Order: sequence, then structure tokens, then C-alpha cells
Amino acid sequence: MTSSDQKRLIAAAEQWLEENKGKRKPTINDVADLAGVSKKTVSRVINNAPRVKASTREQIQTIVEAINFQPDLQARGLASRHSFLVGLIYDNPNAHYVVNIQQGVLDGLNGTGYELVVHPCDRNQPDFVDEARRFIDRQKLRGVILTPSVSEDERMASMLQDIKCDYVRIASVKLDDDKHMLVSNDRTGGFLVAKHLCALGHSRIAFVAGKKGFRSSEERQEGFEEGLKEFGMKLDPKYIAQGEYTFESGIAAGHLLFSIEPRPTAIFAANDAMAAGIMQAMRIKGLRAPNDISIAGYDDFQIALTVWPRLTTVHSPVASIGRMSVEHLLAMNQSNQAAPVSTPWLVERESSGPPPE
Amino acid sequence: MTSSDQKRLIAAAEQWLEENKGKRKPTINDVADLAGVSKKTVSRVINNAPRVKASTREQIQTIVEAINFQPDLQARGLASRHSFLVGLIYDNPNAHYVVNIQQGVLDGLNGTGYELVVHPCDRNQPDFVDEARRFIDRQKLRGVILTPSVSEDERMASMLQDIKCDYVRIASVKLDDDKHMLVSNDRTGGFLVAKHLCALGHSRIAFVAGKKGFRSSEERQEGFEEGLKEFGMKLDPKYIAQGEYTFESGIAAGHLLFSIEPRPTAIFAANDAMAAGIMQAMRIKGLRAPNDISIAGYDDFQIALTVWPRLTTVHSPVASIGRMSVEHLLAMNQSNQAAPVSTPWLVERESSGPPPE
DNA sequence: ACACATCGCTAAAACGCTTTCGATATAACA
DNA sequence: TGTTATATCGAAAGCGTTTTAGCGATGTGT
Repeated sequence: MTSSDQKRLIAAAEQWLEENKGKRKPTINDVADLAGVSKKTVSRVINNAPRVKASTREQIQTIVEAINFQPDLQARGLASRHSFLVGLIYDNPNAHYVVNIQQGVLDGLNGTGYELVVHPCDRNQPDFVDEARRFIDRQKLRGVILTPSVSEDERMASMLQDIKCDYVRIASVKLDDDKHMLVSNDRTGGFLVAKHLCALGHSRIAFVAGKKGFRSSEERQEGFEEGLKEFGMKLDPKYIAQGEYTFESGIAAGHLLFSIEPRPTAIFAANDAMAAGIMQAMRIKGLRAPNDISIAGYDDFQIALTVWPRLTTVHSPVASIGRMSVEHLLAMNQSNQAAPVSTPWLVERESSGPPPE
Repeated sequence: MTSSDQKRLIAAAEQWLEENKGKRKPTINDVADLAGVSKKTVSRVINNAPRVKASTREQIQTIVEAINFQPDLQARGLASRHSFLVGLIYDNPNAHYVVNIQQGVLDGLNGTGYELVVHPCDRNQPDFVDEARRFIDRQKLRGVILTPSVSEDERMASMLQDIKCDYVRIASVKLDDDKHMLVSNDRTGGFLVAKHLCALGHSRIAFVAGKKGFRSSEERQEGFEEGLKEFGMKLDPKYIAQGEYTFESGIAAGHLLFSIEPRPTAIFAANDAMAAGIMQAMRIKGLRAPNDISIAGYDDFQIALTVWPRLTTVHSPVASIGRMSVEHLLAMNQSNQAAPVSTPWLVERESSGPPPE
């Protein structure tokens, strides 16, 4: 394209703008007319489709920018049978988890032209899968991201397969094909905690499990047991308490564990909220961390910093998991990549220390 | 409609289902054909428009249900120039606030056919209003909900007026027409705290302000001062510390206030996170709540229950505010209602008590 | 009895894109 | 030179709704 062509096109575009100032938004027809090509060719350009001569493409792009043409998403969707929306389906009760994962997903979506529509669900309701299905095909979502624990639900996954909706499951272990998974590898996190507590010299170590049926809790526990094993130790069943991933269940688990003889010298709770609950229970009993009992949690959410002493915990990069999950989702049909895996790390703070004499 | 008509229609619908089983979804054309009417009449029925004979309406509804016709949102949007999406625009850094308001908004949207698309924004970026504008008219949102502090931004509001997008601003004070406001009345919350602390017998009371430029903090403070006034007291400027609404800024404010002579016997922080920070600072100084200093916060988020002693605070019904805001938004063009107002209440816990001798 | 609304409905034209199906021009090849 | 690929582009037909324009039948007031 010569520069005089360029000038001529821009002049035409300016004139168009003058004539239609505020009256109506530019459509693909306007672009086609101004560029002297057919709609189809413009369509090819805005969709980055091949089979357009470089110079033609350039001309069209000049016009598009000059009159600030934005394709209408509804029209596009109607013709191509899909929307420019991605869904986030979650049932996690933890506010920090939801906000962080959501932020990560939004970051990943940024600049792609897709927007995020959120959809909490309740696995206790018998029709939650059907409800999700209606949601998805009402809005013809481009794809969905599933977070734990709904990501662990096979009924949900097979429904998505049925309706041919792209999806990525964020979970602590690989439950599906590579293309549909993002693994957070909680086993490693549990392992790190065991190593940390063992290295400090603890031998009577307790574990507080999260909500039953949550895979993350099982993974954290198994990783933990592996770590203990490496130090020639094993998790004594009497030192295992069942929690619910809530602060209150942490308090209850704490009281339960304190009454066992001999008392454990360290407790690993499957998340921070329960760890904070245990620390609350310790205060009531007059026990102090880490002097009497060391405490470790999992998540590294705000609560880990607001308790006293601050909590030793496993940091899981939740926001970055969210971002990776969208990237994986949107690249799904272009390349055959392996499932991304995120690796957590240990954050040592004041709640853990050597065992008492 | 006679019952034989009904049967005939249902039989025809069943046959249609048989013929197109899984092949394609029913469209408005199918309904029109089966019911023996024009598309427009079906359109009137599904939009609850007038000028349709009751019996005709009934027949069409019979067919709609029989073949489970769901109007295509993209096509509807294309023709009617708006989508079935509502936006939530937020810039609040507090995870609990975001999740709760979001949950409330989703509750309000439930059953309306609208879905929620979330859009965080950053008021520090110079083009955040333009960015929001592009987002809104790209997706042709039905309306948006604005939460503090972006709800307090007049540039955002006037942009929404310009593009004729319905919106509701959630804020602690009325900043706009009734139709565009939902007021959370933080002044009352501040007032209640003052009354509570005064009634306990405190006379040296400090206040920790939230982030500068946040209207909520100002309202809480003013309500607080009104309450003090009612007890014949006033807020001594030396007892006012500037915070940032964060836990860390609470720690800093605490240390600052502790060093003042005479030390205040009670501190009201403009939110829970800062109150928790102050309690952290007290622990470091060897001070105890409420024996040495009473503490009160604002929000009643989870952190108020996980600190020790548990925090006396003001409960603001955030989720219900979210729900009300959507209802207000969707009813905006039908009736002329007053701006809904939510009233907070005091929750007394162990962090506040009588002043020391 | 007449003009004039109102009601109930229809046919056709948008809405702004993508898809389908070809057409033409150019390059490559024998 | 003729033949075949390949690259580039266009016309027309959808996609599934709502809007527009208007028609006949029925009621309403004078």
C-alpha cells in the first residue's frame, strides 16, 4: 500500500466520521464500503483469518482504526454460534480463594476480548449440573473454568463433554485429560510441611483434615505422610482429626487433639482457617504457639498474617493458577499442551518452632 | 382453548420433537409454525407484551413448553440492541466485601434471566473510565452495579449517563438521583459505636480513619462524632489517626495512639482489618483488650471472629445490599422508587468493655 | 349511520455479522 | 502453450430474534 493510498483511505474515513457523527456506530458494511472490498474480506481481517493479501489487510486495518470499528459481539455470536464469554463455576466457600482465582482468571482474559461471567453453584442441590448446563448454553459460553470442589465432580465434567463445551478443571490432582486439567499439586505442599516440622525435631505430629470428600485435603494429607516417611516417621491415626475447612471446626479439632496423651507437639491443619481455629483453642487452654505446640496451615491467605503468632503455611499461587487456567482454556483447540502444574511453597513464620523439652 | 385443541397442539409438538431429536434446537419459527401463528405473535407472548388474545397466548405457551423453546439470547440481543448481562464494577481491595456483594448480586439476578459479568477496575489508571465504557458497550450491558469506592467517582457516573447505561451506585451516602443510588448509611454505624463506647463509660476515645478519599470512612467518622456529641463529648483531634483500611496500617495506627498521653481507653477503627491490626499492636506492647483498651471495628467480616478477643463491630448487610441493588437496577425503568437504604447494626463482642480504673 | 380508535394479528424488513459456495487471477508445472 | 494448483476475493444465504408498517375486524361515540 502506497502512502498516497493510505492518505486517501484516511480522508474517506474522516469524511464518513463527519457524516455519521454520533448518529450510528460503524458496521462491517461501512468498513467494506470505505475499503472497497466485500464484507467477507473485512471479516477475514478482523478474525485474523488467512487468505488475504497483505496489502489488502493493511488497507482494511487502516479503515478499521480510522473509524474505530468494533465488531458487534451479538451479531458475531449469532452467526458463529458462540459468545465471547468465559464462565467461572465455583462452590468454594472461602472468600479469599474465590477472589484470588477470579482475579487471576480476569488477568488471563485481559486483552483477549473475552469477558468473565461468574456462576456459583451448590453441589448439594440435585439439579446443579442441569442448572449449569442451562446457564452455559443459554449464554453459549466459549468455555468454563471449574474450581475445587466442583471441579472434582465427574457428573459436571461429563455434562460438559456432552454439550461440547471447552473446560478446564482446577484440582489438586490430575482427574482428566491434559487439555482439561490444571493441577495445583497439593501433595507437594503437604510434603514440605512434614519436612519442615520433622527438621525442627517434632515427633508427635497431628493432622487436621479438611472437609470430607475434598480431594485437596486428601492430597495434602498424603503428601504430608510421604514427608514423614522420609524421616522414618508415620502419622499416628490417633493424631488425625476431622475438620470442615472452617475456623470453628479448627477450634473443635484443637480441643480434641489437646486432650490426647501424650499431647502432640505440632499440628498441621489442612488450611489456614482451621489452623487459626486451633490457635484460638490454644489460647483458651492457655497453650502457646510455638512454645507448647507448633502450628502449620495451608493457603497463605490473609488470616495467616492476622493471627498471632503469624502462621507458618504453604503458599499456593492461586491468582497465577487462575491466569494459567484461562490460557490453557483458550489455547485448547490450537495446540496440544500438557496440563499446567502449579507448585506451592512453604512460608515459615512464627507459629512453628522446635518442640518443648 | 378447548382441551381437544390442547391435545392436538401437544401431539404436533411431540411429533416435531421426534423429527428433530437432537438435530437442532427449536426456534421461534418452529413455535410459530406449530401454533399456526406468525413469529411476531410468538415474540409478543415470550416478551409478555400486550395485544394478544388470551386463548392465542395460551396455545403458544403450550407449544413453547412442549418443545422446550428457549429464545436465543444473541439473536434477541442483536435485534433489540441489548444483552442479558449485568456488570459488577468494583475496585474494593477487601476480598470479603467483593465476595459478599457479588453473592448478593447473584442472588438478586437469580431467576431474572440475566447473568453477571464482573469487571474490576483501577482508579489510578487514567483511562479506567474509558476502559469501562468500552467494556459496557462491547457487551451492550443491560446495566451495571458500582461498589465503593468506584461508585463515588463522578467521572464514571457521568460516562454512564452519556452512554445511557442503567446503573446503581452503592455508597455510604446519597450522591445521585434516587434511581441510581443504594445507600448503606455508614453514618448510623459510626453513631452506634459511639453510643456503645460512651455507655460503657469511656471518655478518651480514639478514631482510626480509613483510606483517604473513601467516603465510607468520612461517614463513619461523622456518625461517630455525632454519637459522641449526644453524650456531651467530642473527638479530640490528637486521638485521630490516619489509616489505609489495611491490617498493616492498623498496626501502625495502634502504635501511634498508644504513645499518646493520656492513652485512649477505647479505639474505633473504620474497619475490621485495621481493628485487628490495632489488636496485634496491643499484643506486641503487652496491652490487652478490653482490659487496657476497648476496640471496635466496622464490617463484621470473618476477621472479626478470628481475632482474640473477638471484635465488637458494626455489621453491614453486604449481601443483602447486593441483592437490593440489582432489584433497584432492574426495576429502574418501570417505577420511580426511592433509593433503598440499608441500615447497619452493632454486634457486641469481647473486644469492648468498661474502661480501666 | 358514520367516522374513528382499538384490538389482534401478519408479512417483510432489519439487526450485523459468519458461512457457504464459487469466481477470478496469478503462479507453477509439464 | 496449455493445464492445474493456489491465493485472493465476493455474492448471497443464513443465524434467530425484534421492529416497522399495516390490515381487517370489532367496538365507541355522536
